[in-house]
Amino acid sequence: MMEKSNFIRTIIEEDLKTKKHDYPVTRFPPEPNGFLHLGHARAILTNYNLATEYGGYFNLRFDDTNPVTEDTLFVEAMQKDIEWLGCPWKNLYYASNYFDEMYKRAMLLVKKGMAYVDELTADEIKTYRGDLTTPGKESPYRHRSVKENVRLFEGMKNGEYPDGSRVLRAKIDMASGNMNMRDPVIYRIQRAEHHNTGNDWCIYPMYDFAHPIEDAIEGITHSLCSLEFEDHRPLYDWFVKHCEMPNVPRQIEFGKLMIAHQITGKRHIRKLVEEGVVDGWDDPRLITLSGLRRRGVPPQAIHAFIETLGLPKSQGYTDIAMFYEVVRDYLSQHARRIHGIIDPVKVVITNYEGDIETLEAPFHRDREDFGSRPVAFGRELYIERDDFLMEKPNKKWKRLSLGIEVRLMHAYFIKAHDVETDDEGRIQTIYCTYDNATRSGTGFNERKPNGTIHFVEATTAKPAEVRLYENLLKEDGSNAINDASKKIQHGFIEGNVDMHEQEAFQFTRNGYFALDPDSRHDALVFNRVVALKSSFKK
RNA sequence: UGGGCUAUGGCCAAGUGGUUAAGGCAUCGGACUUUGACUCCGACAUCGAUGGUUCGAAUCCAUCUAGCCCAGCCA
Repeated sequence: MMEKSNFIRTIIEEDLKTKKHDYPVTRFPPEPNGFLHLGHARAILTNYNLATEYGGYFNLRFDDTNPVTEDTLFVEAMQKDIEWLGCPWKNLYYASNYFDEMYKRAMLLVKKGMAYVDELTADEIKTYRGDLTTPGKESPYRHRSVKENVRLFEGMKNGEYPDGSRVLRAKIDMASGNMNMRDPVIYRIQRAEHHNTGNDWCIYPMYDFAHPIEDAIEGITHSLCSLEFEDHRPLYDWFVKHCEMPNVPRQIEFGKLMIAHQITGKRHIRKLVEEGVVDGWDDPRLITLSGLRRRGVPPQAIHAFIETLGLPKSQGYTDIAMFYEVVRDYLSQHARRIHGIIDPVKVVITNYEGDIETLEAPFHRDREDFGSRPVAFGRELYIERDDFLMEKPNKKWKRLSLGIEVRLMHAYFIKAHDVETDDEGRIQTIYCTYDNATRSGTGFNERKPNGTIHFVEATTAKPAEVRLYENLLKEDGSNAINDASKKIQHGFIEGNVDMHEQEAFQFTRNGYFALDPDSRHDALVFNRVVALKSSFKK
């Protein structure tokens, strides 16, 4: 694939050319407090691709500096998702493994008189900070002696003070126009069990302090993050410099990938999961990576999507339709085609005598290497209910009607002559005749059928539950939950196909479908990954 | 009335002073078709605004306008 240029690529190429670095080292630094979603794919793939394309490497680092929100459940899920995405990391790190080093670096700051222990309450700190247009005031504790600060910071670490009673702050500039520079808190006291370090620590570093140290320790060259951290960059650089880190990483910000009308917020998804509105973090209607995987989206389609979008420094909402189109495009080239009826109605071929016969059908019209499979044909079939109308309504109708002849794909022409309905007038059975001379592959061309439809032979077909999805949120502007977002139907697929787990198939004329983990041998369950495009207008 | 950032067609997005402003999505025509899919043709922008610099500007300068982010002991 031809890589698109982007401003970060330009920076890296420049850094390589000037020998600032021999190769790039990047990282993806999630906090393990939720599931990864499509938006994160941009960050993961960007970091991975940039590093590997230029001969460097990529790390996965869990940014686990806040024990109360983090959980090993998420640590495991994230690893699985990133592996699935196809971005193997060279090293797996935890910010929490650097707690000793971070403490030492913070102490260095204290000793240099560049950090102090503050005893203001959280509310007081907020008040002293000022607001967007008024400068902050210095804390009365700001000018303690280095000696006192050393003792107090040690005391914090040793658990001598209650939670929230003291913090360590960097001494920078209470009047700065950049709020982040108004003596940011860098350590807080928090007695909480950490998923990795247990109860070893009762003080935990804040992101602004921890992140640059982590990057520097790992020798990250280009530290990519999203736009909202732009005004944290001076602080990032301040810590790298004053903590005297030997490696100097460069923070570069890019625009987050946001998808319109999709739920990505951790709290929001958690709530939906808890309330049973969705079937879990991997519900196929969610654009979590787990949800997309379960739905049957191939990771390569996600790569292609991210690549098409590029890497902007602006911020906007991308239409989910663009994603589905890329998925379709990928699947169109890579998915095997089979017949699956998702809303069946029975057809009886009244002039068909004898046993089931077997025809041959290719898996993909343009890909001989995909091979072919045997397709059964016999007296009883299923076709799609909406492929039949009693009367052909107009000349555009390219399907079955009474007295009208259509081609059954890869089989014969059939012509409908009668129907049987139930008490409510709903069609139960369509009676047709077939013409043995029209068998597919014989080159028969004496008549043109009124279109081509697909079918499945009734006695050999396998029943299948199909789950059809629409957007989870209504797109009418209300953003309310769409109650019709999951629709379950019962249909049939042809009986002679071997399937691999998670392989997406095209059910001819219906869209792409993949086996759901709920499937069992005798009870197949498919998710519709995405429908086919249709220009059909009645 | 602080600081940071962004503005290119309905959406995403290339472009970093020099022919008719890439490409994708969407939309609208049309061709083809044993998937109303795919594929293929065709249509679809004076680059937020206004001034300036220049032989020449989406690209440089100025001013203005709009939008986003920042006042967690979250990340």
